[in-house]
Amino acid sequence: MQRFHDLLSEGVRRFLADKGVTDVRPIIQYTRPDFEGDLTVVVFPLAKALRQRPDAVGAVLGEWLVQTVPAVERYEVVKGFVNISFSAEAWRRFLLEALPAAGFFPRAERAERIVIEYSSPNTNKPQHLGHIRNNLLGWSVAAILQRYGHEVYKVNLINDRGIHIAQSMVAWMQFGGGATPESTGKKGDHFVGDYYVRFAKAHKQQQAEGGSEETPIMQAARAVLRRWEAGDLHIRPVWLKMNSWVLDGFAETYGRMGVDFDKTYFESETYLVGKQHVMEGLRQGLFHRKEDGSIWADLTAEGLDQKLLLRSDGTTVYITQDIGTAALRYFDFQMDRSIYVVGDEQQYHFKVLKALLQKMGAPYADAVHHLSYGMVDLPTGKMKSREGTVVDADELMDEMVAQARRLSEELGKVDALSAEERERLYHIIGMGALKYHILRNDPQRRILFDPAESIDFFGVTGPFIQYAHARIHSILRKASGAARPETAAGYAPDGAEVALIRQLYRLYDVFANAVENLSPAPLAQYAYQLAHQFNAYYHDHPVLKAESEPVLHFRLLLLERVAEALRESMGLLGIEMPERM
RNA sequence: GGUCCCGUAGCUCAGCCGGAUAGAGCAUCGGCCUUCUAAGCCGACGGCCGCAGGUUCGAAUCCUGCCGGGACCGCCA
Repeated sequence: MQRFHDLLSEGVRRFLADKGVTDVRPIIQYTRPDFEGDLTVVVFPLAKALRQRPDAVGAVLGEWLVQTVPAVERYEVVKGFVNISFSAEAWRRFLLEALPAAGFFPRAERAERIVIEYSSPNTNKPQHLGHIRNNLLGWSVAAILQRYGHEVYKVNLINDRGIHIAQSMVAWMQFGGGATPESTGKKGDHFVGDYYVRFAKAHKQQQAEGGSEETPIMQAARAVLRRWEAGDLHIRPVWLKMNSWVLDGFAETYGRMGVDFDKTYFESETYLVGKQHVMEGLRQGLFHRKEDGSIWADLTAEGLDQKLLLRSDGTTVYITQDIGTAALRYFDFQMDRSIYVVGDEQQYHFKVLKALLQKMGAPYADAVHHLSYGMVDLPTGKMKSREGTVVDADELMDEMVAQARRLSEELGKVDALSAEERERLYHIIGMGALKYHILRNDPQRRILFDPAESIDFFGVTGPFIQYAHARIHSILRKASGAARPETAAGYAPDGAEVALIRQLYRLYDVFANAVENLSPAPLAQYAYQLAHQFNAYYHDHPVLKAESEPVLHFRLLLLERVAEALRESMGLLGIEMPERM
């Protein structure tokens, strides 16, 4: 079934062609709610081309559309706008025939291979709220692109080497006394993170005592790093062991969060590849070496600065590793597009990375796309792990689930469920609240998170939408059997019902917007609007006690589709939809 | 010095690839549970869309300048 937009657009084109105008693109938009109509044709551009008054053109155009487009029932001209109403029958048919199969989502004309990197944690500390935003955003954008028909690969790049890793190692070796996550009952990433904080404290204290930046413990950390790079047989096992503790912890966190990866890269395996590429670039004369032995790229011609690629001692820097990772990734996936979900503080870094890859003539250079998002701020400012001013990811998830439990028990609606089912439900609701809160806003905006004000469960929230879904399922459960569309054949939907179908129809555009902007936010906004509209409908349209069989079955079908649209849009945010709550 | 992001109701945000009288939630005030789940519904209050120019039939939306907030330009990652 053709989309209403296309029907109108073609009608307007034919109207114009009839008058010898072919170079004007019809502007079709949704009619504002306070006017009667479904879609609106903006006639100003047409009036200009035809050199007539807008309202005059509008009237003729409206008449033309009613005559030539069967689904168009009425029109109304308001100033320079022609508001078109499609027949209730056309909308009913759309509900029956087009939804859900082709109606909800557009598909990519050409499937791309897309690699999306997100999360990219360091193995020296547990994840915090900032990681939550990254993880949820990355996972969701991947889901959206995949739904669009692209071939999407989710990858994680674990930062498992470097001075900060050496720091937790030193602290553990000096202060740990052989303790392990098992012996202390601590989750591995938190266990290691404690030593990272321990290091920072000891360093600070030694600084105060010694009166200098340089401290014994910092020297020890650098020594560990050097020994690690040399493959020292005493250091490597410690490194392996501590990393595995952290990775076990991460696996648990990812599992709860519901995010996953198709492949995991480790920086320890990619940094040398980057170094090789830099050396190769040096041979080709793309880069230059300074007297001290350090290697640089001159990007001033590209409007950027001089960029260090290898330190004077031959060790790699951040950008070197990313060069290596990009190469490996292309080897693995031959992607058309490579999306990096990384905070906006690194915009410059990715500009440089892209420019470098282009300079090196890498076939994957142009594919680099930095999906930059805003940081999560606390009322006290930016989160810093070292200073302990973070909202811990695991604790926050615990808190959200606990709050869902508290509220549910208070309301007492799910007492009939088994203890196991209830816990599962609390998880779904708590995570729903968290995910929605994080994903509902434009990714590039900063989010202010106030731990004192907990994330809400009322209003524009995940649970609000989940609740609407549960209400629908409550009705569907009580109805004996599924909706029988054929029984509904004779029914003409009323205004509220047409409005609801129109909202379902709109998901197509909302989704297209999400794809184009690599943003889950439009879907989140949409799901709320649909849920809200359903709630209002629910308020004054009885379903199970509908006045006749056709009405009953029409409404059942409508609600099935609403529930499905809610599930689809929220599913792309990684939010599960309970059937009761 | 340069680059990027943000500025819309008391607060948190939609709308921004130009269209009609700028929308939600929270907060405040008021109404609705003997009828399919009140995590709900309905209403009231609340706006120089940061400021000034420009483009246009039409600007919150595009352009320029300014003001305010933030980020980045490291032999940290």
